[in-house]
Amino acid sequence: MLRMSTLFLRTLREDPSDAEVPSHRLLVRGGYIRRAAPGGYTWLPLGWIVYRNVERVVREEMDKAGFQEVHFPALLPREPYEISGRWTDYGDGVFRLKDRKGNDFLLAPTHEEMFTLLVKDLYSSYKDLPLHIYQIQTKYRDEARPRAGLLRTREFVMKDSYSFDIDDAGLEKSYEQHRQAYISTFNRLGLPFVMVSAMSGAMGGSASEEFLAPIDVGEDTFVRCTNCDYAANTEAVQVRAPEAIQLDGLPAARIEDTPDTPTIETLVDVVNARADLRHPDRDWTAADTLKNLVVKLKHPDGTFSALAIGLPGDREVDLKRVEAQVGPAEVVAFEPADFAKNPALVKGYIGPGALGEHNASGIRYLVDPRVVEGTAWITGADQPGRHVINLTMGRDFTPDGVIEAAEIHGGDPCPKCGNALEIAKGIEIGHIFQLGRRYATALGLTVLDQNGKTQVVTMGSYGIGVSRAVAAIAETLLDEKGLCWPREISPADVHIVVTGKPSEPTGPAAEELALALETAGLRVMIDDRIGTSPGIKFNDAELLGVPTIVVVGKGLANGTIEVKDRKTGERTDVPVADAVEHLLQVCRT
RNA sequence: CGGGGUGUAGCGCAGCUUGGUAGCGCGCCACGUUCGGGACGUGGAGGCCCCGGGUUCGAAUCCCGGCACCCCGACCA
Repeated sequence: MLRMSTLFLRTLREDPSDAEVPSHRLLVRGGYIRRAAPGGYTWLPLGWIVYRNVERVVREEMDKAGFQEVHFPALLPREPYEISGRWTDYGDGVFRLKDRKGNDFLLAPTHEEMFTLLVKDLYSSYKDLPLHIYQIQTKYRDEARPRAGLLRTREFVMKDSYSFDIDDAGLEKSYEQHRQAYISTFNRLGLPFVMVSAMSGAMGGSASEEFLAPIDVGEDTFVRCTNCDYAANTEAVQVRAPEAIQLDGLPAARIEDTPDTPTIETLVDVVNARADLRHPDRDWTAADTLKNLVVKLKHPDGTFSALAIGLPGDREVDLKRVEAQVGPAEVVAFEPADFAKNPALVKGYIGPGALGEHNASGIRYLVDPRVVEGTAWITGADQPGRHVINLTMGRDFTPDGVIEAAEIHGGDPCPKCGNALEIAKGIEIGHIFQLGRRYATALGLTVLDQNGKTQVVTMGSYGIGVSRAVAAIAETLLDEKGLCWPREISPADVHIVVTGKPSEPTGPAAEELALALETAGLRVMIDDRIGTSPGIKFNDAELLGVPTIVVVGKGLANGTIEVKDRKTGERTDVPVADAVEHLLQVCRT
């Protein structure tokens, strides 16, 4: 039984000044966590109970799915990460240290290498596969900017699993098993989530999905369809290409002088204002213009290449989307010096005439999927102060390919059903990922198949942010009064508030009830503080967020207690004699 | 890493412009009153004013340099 009179807890009346995000504010105010280090939190008794409840649910669901738990050290030597290339690839993101002999160690940011090596150590036959193993471990990442309390920390707990299969079909099955296990886990945690397609990254076109808790303070932007079940990370959205248009009979392209039109806005104003340039039936808009942007790609080997991107002028380039597609290369700015080296590029008036591997600039030219055959554009004429009108794709220019580079806007059509997409924010609470053979190849994880032939094992990697889930649950369910835990996660089933003078019978009655509830199998927290005013107790109960609040007070004179639902605020007076049965029913349904 | 803000008691803050005994509210301790929505009285305890230099007879306050935290951006298997 949790007794408020002795619990190591101090609730705060006011918001801590360093907490902005609601879950962070309330977890600190409610005495669940305290900041101990930049990006590091201490769990206080109530917080630790909640954390362990989340961990237990995750563990039970993994076990139920047939996955086996192991546990690695967090402190690891450099070598395995050296072999996989991540000792350097991880850059500043990893905490490194040396032992007394000067050998390099790291605090593991993730454990792919170790799992791979462990399986290599023990298994060597296809008969041993498939295998699913997981751990619940503290991870360390040297985040540039920890923020939002538990949502982004430098030390956090993650459940990471790995699947090992002999072939792609096996991997697909393992992936699906994990997918199902994750769905039941998050459902049981009472955590609303959206599954979005994510970029599988540079290591092969395998599937990857993120589980996002849709909360405003989340760091990930995703889209979902207002009509169908489509949802995706903005990086992964595939824009729907319009139908191609017949080229026959389309107006010819013509080059026009358009002085002083350095921006899309000024260009649109000018072509609408001039009688000789007006569209025959309507006003031109920014969407009629083709904006061309040149960037540089920095490749992992340190070399650079130029890339030109063409997209409708009413769209900005979303660098995250570009990087998701050109990865592992990084996108960097095209500088004046680069322009100087390529005289075919006329700054401000770059057009498809100069772009493309076979044109003057020799720069690879990729366009937005909306730029399909037969679409006509107002775009740069590659001469200072001049634009070309009705430059038609497929007739007047042919790009080198397509790229998803444009910003996604709310209201854009869904790639699946065509209805409007909406944009939302979420926090990543899980990620499932068909990893493939990258680590198995790098670390030499092979088994013999039926024919005695060596096969590289294919892997899946699956993560749930356990400590982050605590914050995500808090963030999703809180209200203006405080936290609202789902029952299975809550530090208790019932929070008993005792009011009245110490001389009144409410104290003993509450004690009796608490004992009876505990005997009946419920987890009980009782506010047995003497001399604390009722207002404080009510407010604390609401702040702490136990799903059922029981008040033993005034009603006792009539033989009743009050049962209150934390979330809905609904109150019921219940005869003392029926209290245990009533509460059992409330708590068990 | 860039931009902005803030560091004073456990928490929230004032004091800094114009240098001179470190304050307020909450919380905490003692006694008494109060007891269903953050009660009241009286008396107390609690400080490396972020750190290091400098100016000055004297620095929370002025100057220089760090550090930390928060927000926005960049980054984030």
